[in-house]
Amino acid sequence: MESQFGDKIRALREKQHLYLRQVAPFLEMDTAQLSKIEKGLRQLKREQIPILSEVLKADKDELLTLWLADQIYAVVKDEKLATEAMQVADKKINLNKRKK
Amino acid sequence: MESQFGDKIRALREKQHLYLRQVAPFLEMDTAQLSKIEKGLRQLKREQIPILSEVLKADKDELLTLWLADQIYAVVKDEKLATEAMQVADKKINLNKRKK
DNA sequence: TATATATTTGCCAATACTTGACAAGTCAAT
DNA sequence: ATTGACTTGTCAAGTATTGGCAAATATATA
Repeated sequence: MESQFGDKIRALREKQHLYLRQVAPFLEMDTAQLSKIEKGLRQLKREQIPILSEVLKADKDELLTLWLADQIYAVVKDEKLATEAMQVADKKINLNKRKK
Repeated sequence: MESQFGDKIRALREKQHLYLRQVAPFLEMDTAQLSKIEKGLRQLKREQIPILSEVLKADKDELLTLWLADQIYAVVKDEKLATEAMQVADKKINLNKRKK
């Protein structure tokens, strides 16, 4: 499992019977780039997620969650303290929410 | 709370009655850089954490956890799906652990 | 086998991001 | 007003990431 986001968007694209060549233009990139994104070798830009969700008729929030999870994973993979660090980060997130 | 890591190492440094000028050389940087790190404007390099832990007589794992938490926070702050994304990332971490 | 289409891979220039280094600045104590 | 600690701003240099293209591979089909 290289990239949860990549795996997901590939599955969605195939379910829609779309070729890379049909999806890539919406994201203003070539098939090579999109291929790499699906394989987790490159990152889609955050702001492109809504566009892709539409093309693939997917839930924006679900894709965004997977995309974020990939970013987090890149930071903490191989770290034995990964879980603890996420707990600390989450605590801060929730503190800030309350402040609003 | 700009940076949990920065706040912590500043507190530790002050507890030890050390000046920036006394700590910075161990990290091979000037006081300006260390000042920015303490204020969360720059990142300490991951591999420098053990060095700093020693100088400040701090627990390496605790500092590393805070450092990682800051990195994660940078990714997910302002994201309403932050918590969900961390859960997804954590699940993958634990899967990989089992595979070992 | 040859052709066509889809995807993947490798490369590298272009772009974007981060850091290192220094100078000038503020602040507090004397 | 001087000193020492810390902060801030700037910008060149260093890193990392991306975009774009060409070639390679894979799969299907005549």
